[in-house]
Amino acid sequence: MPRRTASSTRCSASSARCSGRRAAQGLPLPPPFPTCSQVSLPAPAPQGQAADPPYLRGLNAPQREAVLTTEGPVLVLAGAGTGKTAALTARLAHLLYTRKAWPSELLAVTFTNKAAREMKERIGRMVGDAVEGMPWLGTFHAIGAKMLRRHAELVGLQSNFTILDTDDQLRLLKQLIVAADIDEKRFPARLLAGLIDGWKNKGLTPSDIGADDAAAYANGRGRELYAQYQARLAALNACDFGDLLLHMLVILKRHRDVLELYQQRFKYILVDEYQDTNAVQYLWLRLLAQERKNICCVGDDDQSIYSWRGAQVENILKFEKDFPGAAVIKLEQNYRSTPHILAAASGVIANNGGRLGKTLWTEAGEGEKVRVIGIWDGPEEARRIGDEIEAAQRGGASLDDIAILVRAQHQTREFEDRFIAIGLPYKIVGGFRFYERAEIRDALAYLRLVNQPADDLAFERIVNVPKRGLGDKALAKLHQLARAQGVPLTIAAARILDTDELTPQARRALGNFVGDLARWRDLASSSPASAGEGDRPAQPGGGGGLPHTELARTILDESGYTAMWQADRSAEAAGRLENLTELIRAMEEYDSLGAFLEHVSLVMDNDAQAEREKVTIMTMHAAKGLEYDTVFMPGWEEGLFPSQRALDEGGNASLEEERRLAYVAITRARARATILHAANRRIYGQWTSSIPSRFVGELPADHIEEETTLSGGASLWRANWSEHTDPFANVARGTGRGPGWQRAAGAGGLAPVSNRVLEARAPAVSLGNKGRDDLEVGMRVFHQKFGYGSIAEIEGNKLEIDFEQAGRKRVIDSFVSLG
DNA sequence: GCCAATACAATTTTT
DNA sequence: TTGTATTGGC
Repeated sequence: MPRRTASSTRCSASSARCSGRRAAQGLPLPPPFPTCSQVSLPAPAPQGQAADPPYLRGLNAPQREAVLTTEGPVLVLAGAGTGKTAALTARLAHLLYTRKAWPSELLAVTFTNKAAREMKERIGRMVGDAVEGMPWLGTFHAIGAKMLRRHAELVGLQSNFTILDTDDQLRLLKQLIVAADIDEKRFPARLLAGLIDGWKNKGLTPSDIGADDAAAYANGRGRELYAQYQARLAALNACDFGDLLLHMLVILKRHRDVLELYQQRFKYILVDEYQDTNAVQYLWLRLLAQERKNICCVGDDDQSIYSWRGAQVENILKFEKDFPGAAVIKLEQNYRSTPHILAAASGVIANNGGRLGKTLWTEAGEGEKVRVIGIWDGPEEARRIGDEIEAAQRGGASLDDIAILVRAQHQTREFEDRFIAIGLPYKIVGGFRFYERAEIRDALAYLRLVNQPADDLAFERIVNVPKRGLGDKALAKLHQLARAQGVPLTIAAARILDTDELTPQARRALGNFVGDLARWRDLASSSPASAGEGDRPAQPGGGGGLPHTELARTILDESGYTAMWQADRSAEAAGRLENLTELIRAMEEYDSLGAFLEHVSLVMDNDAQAEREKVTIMTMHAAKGLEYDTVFMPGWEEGLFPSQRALDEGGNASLEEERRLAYVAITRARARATILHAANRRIYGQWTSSIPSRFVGELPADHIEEETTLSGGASLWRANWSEHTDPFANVARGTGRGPGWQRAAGAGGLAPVSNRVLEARAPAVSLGNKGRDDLEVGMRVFHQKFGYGSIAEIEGNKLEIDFEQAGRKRVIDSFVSLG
């Protein structure tokens, strides 16, 4: 279920800007570079000191080295903004251009689809159509899936296996936990899922799990459940994300012939973001590279921020040991940021131990210092940033060049509220994505079930959506029969109809459902003659038959799913129907239902068209690899950043990872970076006072400019931090019920904060203000951003409005006019 | 079988 | 405070 339905502004990270842009600018567009398709590569590069091939132009010396050192293991340590992607793509172009390898002989792995796509595009620009022939450029998981589909039978799967997402995974585990009679309260499915994920990330199959590991769950029953889970997956002809890599690893280990096949095929291996690789990925690469040893890994130990999902920085630290004689190349010239910004980032990261150590430098002019702003509370922070952005906009800046980077997703809300109020366009990257919305997942479940009848999870999801009167009781019987006979639910459903297990009512409903499914499956695979214009060639993996978009429409209509939302009068219903239309539109780009479902499970993003300019709000994690002219970093307070959890649990390693996160965040900025910290923040409804992050204290004084709207001046913050005293010790602290600042604001002078401070606050818009008196519930109003809607609720000066287009939003009354 | 009230918990997230 | 998951009543 979507946590919120921020209809218009949520999108995937895909439209955001790429890294290494500056460096890329130095690379002229390739002049009429001979296009090479799979069959005709361009003429080999002329020998001798002839002019540089186009892909080398604009590269600096280390970048060239990274491109030209093709043989043997190479480690490229690429600091933030050092033109890593430019070098990487040039390297691929070079391998192709010099005919060292055919496109299909290059293995290039990235972590995200975004990175893969970007690399594809850039190589495409350099060498033309040859990219089409680069089938092995993609994410670890996409490549793993591709390989696994070829060898699925070696691990007991069919090649049309389903890839489950986290949600399916959890539901499956929950069933197993209940079946095993384990208290789900004490040992939640989430915990088990995390453990299993972790094991898979480490390359451990159930039989590899030692007693120690298993002890982490339900008194040592972890291994047992893991094994059961794998058995269930096999029965479902399904695997989860971890399996895409783990199964392949097992295959490569056990089947010499398969391993040799790929060792022979991949003449050169290229790995991006090597510091993010986990154990399976590492083992995988080592196996594949063992023979030829032409492996080039690119990464930055200072940007390792994913240890919590299994990444091992050690991989990059020990590269030279793993691959003796490896060439190590450092990219240190930064093309992105000003010296002040680099110095600030370097100053913070210098507090970490065990680094490989790089020194970023730049030829760029000095620029502005990094600003550090201390403010009163969260709302003021949002107000301040909003004001600054509006000022920048008036000064001619594009909103697309501005980003707000937060530590935790919940921080985005404050900005959303404020920006809605002032009508500042924004988008939030990450969070709930298109394919995670309930209606989309329901629709996909229908499609999955048609595509793959054994997909029990899909069956369960939609067997009673819309309501067919098939509740828990009927389902339980169905499960029982399926388990007893060892068949998928679809088959069990057909069989149970012949018995008198079900009530007549349930039987009728189930009969209809089973009949529908069978009919849809027929439609999917019926003769291609019926496929309309017939201009669509029969597609591999496609069912032929009705075009899959038509099929989808038919299914959604005939199942009553569309009707269900049409009948729904709630605010979101319209949006959900729109999303369904959008889903079908997205399907058009794929040749077959199978291809589309693969896209969904692996890629999970739909490219929302970039409309008008927007400020980007996202987490620091999501910002990795991106860059913006102006970056705001709110919430630099102890407990928030570094996060409380990091402080409490992971010890120094966690703290250092938080620090790397700070480094990543700061280095996103090209020209202006602003860090903010608030003295008071509302956490889970409780007002809590906070002290500035230790990272603020680690910023080198020469490169920052401090400002505070609180009395006592800038020095107060630093002084107080260094003395480990809390400037608001007198303000009700922590979990105390004292509503810290409200009391201070109300009584004035309770806290050691003078009234001047209160005066410094911008006129309060949000709190306790009497609303305007010309509005009533039910009235039709107009909002500049969301259009027309009717008032659903009034709370002081805040309104809940059901907008006709945008769904339900909370806005401030001064921004609506009577419609 | 469905719905509403209540308890409960709450980084980061890609695939 | 918010959102979700589960429980108990109709």
